[in-house]
Amino acid sequence: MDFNPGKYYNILESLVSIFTIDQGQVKVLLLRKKSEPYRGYWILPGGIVSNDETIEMNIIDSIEVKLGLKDVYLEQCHIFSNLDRDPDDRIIAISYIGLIDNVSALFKREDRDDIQTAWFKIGDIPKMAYDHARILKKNIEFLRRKIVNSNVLKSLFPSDFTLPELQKAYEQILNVTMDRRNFRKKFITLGLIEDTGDKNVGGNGRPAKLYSFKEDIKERNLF
Amino acid sequence: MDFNPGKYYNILESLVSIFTIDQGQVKVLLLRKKSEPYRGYWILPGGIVSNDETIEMNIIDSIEVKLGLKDVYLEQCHIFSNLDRDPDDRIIAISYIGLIDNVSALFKREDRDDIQTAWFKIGDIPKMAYDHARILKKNIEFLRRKIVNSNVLKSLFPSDFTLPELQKAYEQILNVTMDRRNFRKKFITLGLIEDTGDKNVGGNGRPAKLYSFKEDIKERNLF
DNA sequence: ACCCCTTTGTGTTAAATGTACACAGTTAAT
DNA sequence: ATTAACTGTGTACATTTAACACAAAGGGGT
Repeated sequence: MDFNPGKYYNILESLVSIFTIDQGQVKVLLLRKKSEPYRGYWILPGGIVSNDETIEMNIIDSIEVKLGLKDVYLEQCHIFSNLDRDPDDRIIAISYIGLIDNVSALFKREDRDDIQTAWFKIGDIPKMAYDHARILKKNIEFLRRKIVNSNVLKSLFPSDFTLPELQKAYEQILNVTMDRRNFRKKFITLGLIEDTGDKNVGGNGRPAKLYSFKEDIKERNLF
Repeated sequence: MDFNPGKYYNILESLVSIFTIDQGQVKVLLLRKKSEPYRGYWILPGGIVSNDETIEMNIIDSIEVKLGLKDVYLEQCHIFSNLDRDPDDRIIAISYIGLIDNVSALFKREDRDDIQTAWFKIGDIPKMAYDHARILKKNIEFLRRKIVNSNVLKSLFPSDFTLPELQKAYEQILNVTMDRRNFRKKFITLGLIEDTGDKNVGGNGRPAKLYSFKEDIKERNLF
């Protein structure tokens, strides 16, 4: 057996699918590659993990420095260690989902010269570089499972929200349609949310009541 | 910013909680440390990941070479990248659960001089080295979620099994007791298993019918 | 002021699922 | 034959889910 200490050195990258609600649509934040290979294709944000930081630290830094985003709720999703994900280097990818509310998402910084970003509807993803399409798909699948087993969506709706807004988010992520009355009944009897007493004035039609998530909720199956 | 390529070299270890059914008990396979630090404490099996293999390959190799076990069903659980997990080195741990049926588990090799192994009931875990107790706990928690969202337990029961055996496995992992009639009704109406027509002779009491899992079952919530 | 359009809020019924519960059947051992 | 140990089975009740239609509140145009 050859002794080659270098063989135990691995390069890790973090990749995060940051979701938010934008005008009633569930969207994910992608970056556009400006150099070869895959110039013009889109990638997930992330960074190379150094050995003096945790993966979460790395992601938080990457997000804040490159994108200006703060207060992203993170959850670990999956590791991709197959040898052929990048033809040039052997890099292990650690993927996370990130959830950010629509107010905080507004503080995303303007694109720099070297970075072009855009929010994409999760049903309408552009051409992606490397294996990022596969990773994003897995992340969306993870989010899908997550929202039926927990109330993580409260990270997308920290401020007051309406039940139709919440329902639309569920419908997009789960790719189904739901009955408005049953959805409402479900969430109210679950006790996850509370009526704030206010109404969402200004839109079309009858104003919707505003709700907010309660704080101290433990996880449970929702659907 | 200092340029230090070495800072992007990370050491990864795989750690796997291998579960099986042994005499009606759900057990996990642990190794005993024979050298300092933590001599005499128990650890999860695993290995250092080299940069020419996937994590799954590393685990499969580790399990086979050190333990002689084959055909372990693996599923990724969690990554632990906090900086203080090992006071000496910065090692990132990637944890998996492994499920092996009671027949294959019999082929575990005898302990070598440098390796002592033992199966422990999941409710009765010994003193563990490093942060392995925490990791094992997370893995058991993961298994718990998994068995209510899928029929992974079929990896523990590939050959014919009885419904009371299956029920006991669920009860131990979920740490609950269940009604025999309702459990039976549930599993039979779910259509996950089928009666083989044989009976489990030789034990105490009335012989139980033998069942086996059907093959082509897609995932769904069980409980 | 009135009408129209759009969107939200609400209750009931039937079906399916989950839960609680007690006794008879089969084998081995004495 | 009796006992001990364990497995198999059905029914009634409670809970949850699923389907479904109309009234209420606001905005805009006339």
